[in-house]
Amino acid sequence: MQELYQRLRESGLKLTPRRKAIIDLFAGHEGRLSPREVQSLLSTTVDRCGLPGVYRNLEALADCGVLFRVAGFGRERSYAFCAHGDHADEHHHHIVCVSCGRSAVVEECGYRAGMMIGGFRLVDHVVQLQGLCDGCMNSSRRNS
Amino acid sequence: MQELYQRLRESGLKLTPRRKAIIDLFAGHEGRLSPREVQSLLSTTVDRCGLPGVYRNLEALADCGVLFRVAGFGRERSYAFCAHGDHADEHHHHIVCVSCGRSAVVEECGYRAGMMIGGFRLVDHVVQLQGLCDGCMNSSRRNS
DNA sequence: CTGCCTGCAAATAATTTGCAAAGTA
DNA sequence: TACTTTGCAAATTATTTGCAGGCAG
Repeated sequence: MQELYQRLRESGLKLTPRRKAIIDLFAGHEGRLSPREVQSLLSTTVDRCGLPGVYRNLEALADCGVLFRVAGFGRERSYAFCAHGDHADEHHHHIVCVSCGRSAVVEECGYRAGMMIGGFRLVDHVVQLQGLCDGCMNSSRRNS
Repeated sequence: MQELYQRLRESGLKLTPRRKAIIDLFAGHEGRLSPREVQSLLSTTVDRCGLPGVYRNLEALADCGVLFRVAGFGRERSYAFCAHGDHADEHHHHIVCVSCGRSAVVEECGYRAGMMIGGFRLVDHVVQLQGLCDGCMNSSRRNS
């Protein structure tokens, strides 16, 4: 956890109670959260917390690699904890449990900038994996 | 092009001038477009076109496989033409040119529902590839 | 004809900005 | 102390809904 705070400092961000609470929230929850949800969950820990502040902090934390932005299509954005430990800077992806929202790191994806795909030179890529984690697989057997 | 209209019909959608114009637009443009852009480009073809209608049509066309929803993080959603010919129902992804927006189909991605990844059973996945197409690679050599 | 489709106006909802007060290093 | 961060209120911007008239099949 200290290393997370360290990463903040390296990015020139101050460690405020609000940010600490947000980090703790994601570290404990391990699922994707929308700004609104963050505010809601935060209200049990911190007395007051404005939505604008949540937005700003989520963006800041995503910028410094503590969180990652979950690509989606809904009209609500969401973020998740980047549980990649020391290797936050290395290329990786996440698989998110569709049931409980827990996530894990996926190291290899087969894509690498510069490679040729379908006549294109790959510049960037987004891989979003959704699955069922151990626990949810055991507790329920529904098909999506 | 006829097969596209066919696909509409199979989904119970009527072939209206508006829809035809939207399909033509995407087929010609071959890049991702936001609802707003669609409306803007459409205004040169059709006399009037309300944004709500654009939203509804884009959703309908995405549902029947003529378009696909581009996952992203911006606050504006976008769609792109699914240039997969007859195989629209088969699993595939797209690579989009970061410069001109042209897209191509990528057949294989290495992921398949049911496989195990990082302790999770894969249910679904999103792969968004961004690259430089032939033309843009030749005309400019900038690095993203 | 019947039922889907359309534009419009208005309603929702998400995200951002300005600012003065408060907090961190 | 200097500069970042915060909450609040208000502004923007994106998306959706209701409805009466229009159009495809």
